[in-house]
Parts: sequence; structure tokens; C-alpha cells
Amino acid sequence: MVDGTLPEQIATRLRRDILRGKLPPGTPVKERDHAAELGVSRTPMREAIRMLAKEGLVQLRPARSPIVAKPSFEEVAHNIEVMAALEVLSVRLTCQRASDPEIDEIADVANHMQRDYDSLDRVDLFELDMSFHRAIARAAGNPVLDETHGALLARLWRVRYLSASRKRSRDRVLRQHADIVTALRARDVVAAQTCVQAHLDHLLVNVVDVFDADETEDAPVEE
Amino acid sequence: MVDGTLPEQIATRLRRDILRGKLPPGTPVKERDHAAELGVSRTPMREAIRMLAKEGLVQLRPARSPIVAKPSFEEVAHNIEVMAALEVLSVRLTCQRASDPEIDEIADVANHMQRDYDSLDRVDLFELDMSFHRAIARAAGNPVLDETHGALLARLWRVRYLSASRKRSRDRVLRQHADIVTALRARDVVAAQTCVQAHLDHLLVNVVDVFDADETEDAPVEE
DNA sequence: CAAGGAATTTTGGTATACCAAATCTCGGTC
DNA sequence: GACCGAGATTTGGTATACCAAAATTCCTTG
Repeated sequence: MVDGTLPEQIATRLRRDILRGKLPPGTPVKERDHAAELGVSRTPMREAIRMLAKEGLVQLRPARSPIVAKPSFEEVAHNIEVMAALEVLSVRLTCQRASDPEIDEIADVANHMQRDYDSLDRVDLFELDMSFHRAIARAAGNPVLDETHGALLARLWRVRYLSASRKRSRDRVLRQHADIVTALRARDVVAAQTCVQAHLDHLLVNVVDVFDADETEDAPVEE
Repeated sequence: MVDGTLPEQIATRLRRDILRGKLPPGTPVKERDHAAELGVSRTPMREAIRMLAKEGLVQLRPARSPIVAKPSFEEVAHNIEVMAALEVLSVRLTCQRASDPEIDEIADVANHMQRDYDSLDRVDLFELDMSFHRAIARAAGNPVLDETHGALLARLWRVRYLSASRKRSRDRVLRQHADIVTALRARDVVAAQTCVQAHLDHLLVNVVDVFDADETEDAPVEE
């Protein structure tokens, strides 16, 4: 988890601060102040901010302080829509090209997640779920697909972090993961695509819940 | 075409040099030298190089000079594979959600291209073809899709630039564009997706030709 | 003459200082 | 009292200087 390059370390630090809520949406991210606070120069801080911008966590504005992004529901929905298309492509390619051991790697993640579901905390499980999706994208054997998918997945960090807190959908998530693995093993393209699409559709539903809860909470604040 | 920000100007300049062959693949891109040559500092040059890296034109290496990337056929094929998935998604969303005027914008590009095909030079036509694909991605009304697709399209600049020289496929390209527009107007999801997929499959075939010609030419050079 | 190591040079990484534009504030005027 | 403008301040953009790591080269030694 320890990154070598300084900008990445800074980005990791900022990312955590944003996700933990220490830097709420709308907060300006002034490169001078944050650089001084972390004891680094503006140059690597600048680069770190660009990274976060690429991930969609902060929003760059011309001749203006970048601010912590507050993704609207529409934006998140758009992200998921694209990600679904990429994962549907992934499972098709995986069914057609991947070797059995490569599919086993996906299965391993799913099994690990299922086995340790009760003993791990939310964040660990959240990381495992991300790993599952990454494994799917990687198994397709298309680096461009993997990279593009990874960029989108990174953008969903925050909202997925929130929706991971919901334990209600626990059984369904595990079941869907298992279904996907089964379909991949059977090389059943249609079934795999259907399962993946369903999985992400449910993610979208969870996101709707998160946003609903968030909005009813924000309403009285009159931002 | 005039950009305000200095890093973008530098990136544009470097991009042209790379595409024109002034900086052949494998050439190290030393930020010091190029910055001095352009009369700018290393800071914006640095940022420009990162941009080109994101576009896949140069390849960053840890503790090493970035070099001009030489995309292998596999990489290009992987790019096209992902782009096809995104455009298939695009036309589906466009059929389902776009307004008729939005579809008209796509048709305008296609018509413009067809009308002026003989009076424009290769580069202009190439730009128009890119515009057509961009228009498709934009009409879907999903900014994330548009942006992701745009990044991929940027990566194909070089190879598409080369394959645009081939006049053989002229009629087919125009016909396919027309077919896509027709399908979109009819809101025929299946037909539109089929047409788009076929269009990109043909692009891949053109790319194969380009690479074949390139390799038989490279062979005696013994790089 | 070859092989290994040390020093030099090259290169990217980082820090700092300067600049220009945009914002905010405060004072003056209508 | 409200509005407009000039100046001060804040902020990102850019240039430059310094540093540390890595590659190369040359000298020394077996």
C-alpha cells in the first residue's frame, strides 16, 4: 500500500481526507495551503490534484481554485452506465478467450469475499468488491479495457464507499458474484452479460437510496 | 483551434511533431531539451508530456526518459474493441433518449462529409470522420461516455491518420455512415448497433493493412 | 586485454521565487 | 444609501535553481 512516488502519496492522503468527509464537497483545494500543511512543495501537490481531477474527486476550474466535487446522481448514473457496458464487454471477451486459470482468479476473489464476509470490516469488503470488478476487467485480456474500466471504478470510490455501508444487499451481492462466476465457467456469454448487467443495475438502485438519504438530510441545511 | 493554456499548446505542438513523424517512435522526450527548444520552462512541458502520456502517444517509465510510443497492432486492436463497445452503447442510448434535432446534428456531419468528399484533403476528411464519431458519442447525452470515448479516440489519432490516406474504402465509409444515421432516425437499436460494429470492424481491417505495409517496410531496416 | 568500480554526467523530481489575472474590499461620488 | 472603481490580496501559472538517483564512461587493476 506504500507508494513510491510523492505525488501518489499526496493523492492518497487527499483522497482519504475527501472520502472520510474531512474535506466536504465544495471545499476549495488550494495548492498552496495543502502543500504547506503536508510539508511538501506546490509542484507535487499540483500533480496530485491533477490525479484526483482525473478520478473526478476534485473539479478543476479555469483560473479558479479546484473544489471537491459533489457528484450529482446523474453523474454517478452515467458512470455506472458506461462501466456496465465495459463489464459486459469484459465478460464476453472472458468467455471467448480467457483460460480456465484466469477465470479461477475471479472465482478466488468471490470465494474469499464470501468466506470472510462476516469477519471483515466494511472497508475491507469494499476493497474486495472493487477487486472482483477489477478481476473481471483484467481477465478479458485487453489492457485498454482494464485501464479504462479502472479509471471509471476509481471515480466511483466515494459513492461505492457509501453504498458499501448498506448491509441489506449482502446476500444478493454474494449471489450475483457467484452467478457471474458460474456463467463464466460455463462460457455462457449471454448469461454472464445478463448477470453483470443485473449486478450493476442493483448497484444503481443502492446509489439511488444513498442519494435519497443524503438529500433529505441536506434539505434543511439550505446549502 | 487556438488553446488558451500553455501546456495544451505545447501538447498540440508535440502531438503534431509525433504524428508527422518528426519524432519517430522510440525517441526519448527529454523535458529539458524540448522545453528549451520551445522557449518554455520545464513545468508546463512536464504537464504537456503527462497529457500525451494519458493519450498514449508517449510512454512514461519510472526514473527514465519518456519515449514516443510505438503502438503495437494488438494495442490498437484493443483500443478499437473498447471503442466499439462504447459506440454501441452510444447508439443504443441515442435511439432511446436523443431528440430528433440531436440526431440531425449527426446527420449534418455525415452529409457535410459526403457532399465535400472530393473537394477536401485527407486531413480535413480525417477530422470530419472523427467529428462523426464524436457526434455519436455526444448524442447519447452521457458526458462520461463522451469523455471516455474521446480519450480513446485521441489515442487512435496516429493510426487513424495513417489509415485515412487509403481512399479505397471511401464509398464504404460513406455508406456505413448513412446507414447509421438511417438506423438512428428509425430508432432501430439493433440495426444501429450492427452498423456501428460493422463500421469499426472495417476500421480494424484497414488498420491491419496499415500495419502490414508498415512491417514489410520496417523489416529490412533491422531496428 | 578484460573486468570491475568509481566518478561524472544526464535526467527526472522537488522546492522556491516571481508574475499575471481574478477577486474582494474599501472609499469616494452621485 | 447605493453603486462604481481603484487598489490590495489571494491564487494559479511559470520560470529557475537545487537535489538525488541512474546510466555511462573512463581509469585502474588483475
